Amino acid sequence: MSAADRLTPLGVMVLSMLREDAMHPYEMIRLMRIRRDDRILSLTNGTFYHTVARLERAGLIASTGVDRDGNRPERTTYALTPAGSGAATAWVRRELVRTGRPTEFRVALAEAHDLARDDVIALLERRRALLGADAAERSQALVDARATGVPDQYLVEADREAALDAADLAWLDAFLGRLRDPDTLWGEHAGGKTSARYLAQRKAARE
Amino acid sequence: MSAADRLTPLGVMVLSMLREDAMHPYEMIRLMRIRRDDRILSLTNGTFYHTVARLERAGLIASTGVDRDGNRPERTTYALTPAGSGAATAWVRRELVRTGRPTEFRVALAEAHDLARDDVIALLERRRALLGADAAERSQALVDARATGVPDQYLVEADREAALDAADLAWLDAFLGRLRDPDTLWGEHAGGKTSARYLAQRKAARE
DNA sequence: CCGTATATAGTCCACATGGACTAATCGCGA
DNA sequence: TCGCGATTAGTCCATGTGGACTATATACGG
Repeated sequence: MSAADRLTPLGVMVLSMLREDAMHPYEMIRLMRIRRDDRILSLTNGTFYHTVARLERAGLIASTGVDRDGNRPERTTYALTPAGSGAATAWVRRELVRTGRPTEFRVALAEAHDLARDDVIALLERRRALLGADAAERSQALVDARATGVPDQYLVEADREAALDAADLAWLDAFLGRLRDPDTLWGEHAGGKTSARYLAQRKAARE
Repeated sequence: MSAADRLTPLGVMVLSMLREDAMHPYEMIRLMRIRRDDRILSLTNGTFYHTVARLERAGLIASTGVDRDGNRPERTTYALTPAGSGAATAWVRRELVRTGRPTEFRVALAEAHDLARDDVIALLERRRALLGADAAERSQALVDARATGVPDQYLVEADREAALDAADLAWLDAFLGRLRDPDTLWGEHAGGKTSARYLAQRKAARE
């Protein structure tokens, strides 16, 4: 049970954000809203501040100082610790493979930009195998249910899942195809220029 | 804030199950596992028994007696109350329309077999409009992000969502097409034979 | 220059979740 | 017929979630 096991999707998003730069909590939640991260997971104040507190207790983030502006509440700036960085990477690599956890996978995909291209390819190929097996099993269960006379009105949800399974597989195959193509850009971990320039822009936009 | 507002997806599944027949909690959770309802939502003992207790406190289900078999724990049999039936129906009708809540929608679809065909059509047509607008907005946001130079590796998740949005819309249109076709079977609420026979079979299988 | 809305920066707590634990009974092979 | 795992039928509690609430500061129209 490493530190990565207990992480929630929101926790991982916080860690990933701090990989960009040290920040205080309110800046994080504001940025997440601007970037529409609340499209992926529900983002409320209570959960967010509680998550930050947990990450600090777990040693995954650490305060780098407190400042105060006028009479407003103090703002504690947090930075990612090495343990936090490792935990976030381990979590993303694990969830890229695992099936059956939609939110976790969406967060993992959204944060996969930190991983090396070959790593992403290998992890998603493992996912592809698992997902194919899941989809085949569910599809077979649907066929069996129809064969045993279950009326269609009881199988509507399963029918939709089969359609979404197929679309998910098709997307994954297409994405793997693009990733394997050497012409596709994927800023390499410590060498890519695209990514470095983009991050500089983002940083400038924040200040 | 009617009773239907506070319902969780699991709570609705419990109410729907009791529409079939009165049962004691362990029978419910066993049936849900046999029917693979845990494919739709996570089903753990703690949450389940807690949910049943909440439904009882809210007056949506009521005990119809306690029996005991040898020295095992007592088994309280619960039945749906009129308030519970109404709350479940209201919840399903609401969630069939609403977008952006995947689990809720899956449960609503799975339980929509209790609704009249024309009601389902009307509700899903409203969903279709909302979903189309959501998808268009997200798709536009993706195009804008690409145009402003955000590298693809930061847009992988949004790209997948666009693919799944399209598949969801396509499925919904196809399903609405089938529902509108008078040749499609949809056991009407108080007159269909298919549904009544199927439920009788299910009941026999339980005993 | 006054009131009102909005942004800043959170706290608090009721409620929901999930996993570990309990404890009796039943089936079944050695 | 003895033991052992599976099934029956739950309880308990630490943790996570989300919505209501607080309080100051600034912008802006009238």
